[in-house]
Amino acid sequence: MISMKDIAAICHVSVATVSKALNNHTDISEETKKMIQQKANELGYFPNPAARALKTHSTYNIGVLFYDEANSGLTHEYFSSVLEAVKNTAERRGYDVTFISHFVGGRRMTYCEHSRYRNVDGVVIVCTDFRDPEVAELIHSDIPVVTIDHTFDSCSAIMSDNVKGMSDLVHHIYEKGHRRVGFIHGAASSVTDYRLASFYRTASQLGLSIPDDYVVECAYHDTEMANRRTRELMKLKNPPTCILYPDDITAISGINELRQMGYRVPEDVSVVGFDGITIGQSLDPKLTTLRQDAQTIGSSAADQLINQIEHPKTTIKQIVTVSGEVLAGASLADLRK
Amino acid sequence: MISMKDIAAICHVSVATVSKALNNHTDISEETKKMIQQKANELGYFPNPAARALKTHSTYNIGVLFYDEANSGLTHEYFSSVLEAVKNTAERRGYDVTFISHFVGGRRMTYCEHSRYRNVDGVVIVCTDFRDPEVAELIHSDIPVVTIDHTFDSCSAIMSDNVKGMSDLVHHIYEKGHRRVGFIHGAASSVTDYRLASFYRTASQLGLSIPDDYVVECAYHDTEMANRRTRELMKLKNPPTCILYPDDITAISGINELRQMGYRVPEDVSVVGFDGITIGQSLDPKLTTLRQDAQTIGSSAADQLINQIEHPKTTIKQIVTVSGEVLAGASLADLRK
DNA sequence: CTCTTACGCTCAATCGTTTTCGTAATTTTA
DNA sequence: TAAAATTACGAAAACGATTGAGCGTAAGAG
Repeated sequence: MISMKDIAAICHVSVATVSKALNNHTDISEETKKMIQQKANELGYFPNPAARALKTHSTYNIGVLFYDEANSGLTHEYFSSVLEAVKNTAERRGYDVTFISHFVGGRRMTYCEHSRYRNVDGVVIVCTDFRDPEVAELIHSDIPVVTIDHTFDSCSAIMSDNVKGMSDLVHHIYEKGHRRVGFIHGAASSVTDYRLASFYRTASQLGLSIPDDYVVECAYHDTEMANRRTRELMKLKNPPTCILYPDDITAISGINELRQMGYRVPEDVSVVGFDGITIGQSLDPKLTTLRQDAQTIGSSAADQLINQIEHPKTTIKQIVTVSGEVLAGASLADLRK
Repeated sequence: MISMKDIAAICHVSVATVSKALNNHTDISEETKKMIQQKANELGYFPNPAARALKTHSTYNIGVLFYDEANSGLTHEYFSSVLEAVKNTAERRGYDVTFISHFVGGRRMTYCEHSRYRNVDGVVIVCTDFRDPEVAELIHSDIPVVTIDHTFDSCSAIMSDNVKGMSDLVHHIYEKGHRRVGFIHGAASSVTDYRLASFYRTASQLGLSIPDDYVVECAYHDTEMANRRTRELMKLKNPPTCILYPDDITAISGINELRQMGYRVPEDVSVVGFDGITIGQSLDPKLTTLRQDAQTIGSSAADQLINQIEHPKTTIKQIVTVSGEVLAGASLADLRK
């Protein structure tokens, strides 16, 4: 590896001058700068990140908090797509991506300690339990943080527009002629809150009445629980003609559960998911769902974080919402015919 | 952050003594060691990774090569499960995980350069184009490398046992009474080679004759191409009674394509996948497939790599194969009835 | 009683950068 | 023309850890 010392020797200047030239300080003449920068390029010089971190506490490294008790966060297509986009955008802007965890060197650390330990320049919180006090500690620290799908008042957030998404879905369902719509919603979280509120508000705007027992809870991606909830809904004296699921995985599972109960989908019951995973569009019937724009969400998060890192003064913290898109599939019957 | 200097001051010894005590050197008395180690623990001391890397070129950081032209590697459940397992095991053993990429600081780097730049202690190659000369450069370097699902003669590899897996599948299919078995196999790669060879060998052992036009190629996860291949196979004068797909995604897509062509699955045609993704087991009919043990594969890879890092002399490079398991689902008809 | 050996610790250099301060050389100002 | 200000660069001290050399002290050998 070639170091500043090498460049200094070749250019007959001191190491200090090389450093200043490469960092574009004002007290180096233009021609010296040019000459040093060119030589550095020729030699394929890269600053040693360890040495730089030691002095400046900045590494071109961003942390990703991606933690799921079930240890399956990464296998959820939505989250992994977000991560993929974060990674690609960060790389494009010259940052590496490191996972933030609880353990290092065999000892437990808080997320915040880990972030400081590795000197990451910032953290994207992609998937975690947002009630975890360690998450609070992290977002209240001086480390730049961007959260995805959850808002804290102290940091930027990129949100999938769950309110508009749910509203669009309910409008779509309504337009297809459905008046009895059940909603198996996800477990308590801010995303769930947004969707639930939007569901009720949109229903009310459309004049849909939603019986209390039409709305039940189910953990995200928990197909067994979703299947139980499906049975419960269909056992009501006046069951819904359409069931909204917390995500596509449970929706697909729901379709099969309904079929095993003897219902035809969508002739007898319609099914609507949320997320827009790819496999849902290769199924028969194609799943009606809301495709969340994971690509945009992930890359906006990375961009926002890096902007905050590079321009801490001028970058304003903000909440960005990213719209999804209704994917109309045959799993939703058109009752108007 | 508390440093060795702090500990040295508190313990009334020199920084050098602290360093040696914590690194368990022999020229420090047991009681001094105990005292320093205890104090360090109390104070929650962690060595500064930047300073350590600067001196020793070792970071407790392992790189993950995860690159896919289609930029969708992370969203493949098999690969993301492997990554998840690598990450969890690495964390448990005190290592952090950083993605290795092509770019850093706006300039292009080879994988090898990037690995040296970040001083990663080793690299797990999870998903990449193994013909890429940059990958060759990396595995021939002095950086410890473990590959997954591809063998180079110069480094350790963890392989899903594609040979046994395919053999088990074909036996299973044969036992169900199928004699005309088509195989839509994945694009050229060592994994594909293993599966193809095993497919032919097992068929031959069982006395199955495989017409040339029963075996066609299709890119992994490419549902459109898989659908075309499905149509082609079924247009043969004597179409197969069972089609093996390169993976579960294309298999599920194949089921729906077959249905749209008017076939019933499995009554008219049986479908068999490969991978064992979760959604395949919530479908109707349940997908018959080979579940690859991504969890074991990922954690073995991390363990093997870390062993090589920590005990370069005594750890032998090896090829580990991890067995999968046939998941018998209703997508495969029992023709013996 | 001197010489060696072992022990236990400190000194000081080092890794590659960054940054403050100092200082010559040059230019501007009075 | 002397004083002041500006320009362009270098010396050196950090940042936090590692490590070989060195050095007293005490014990055992001759």
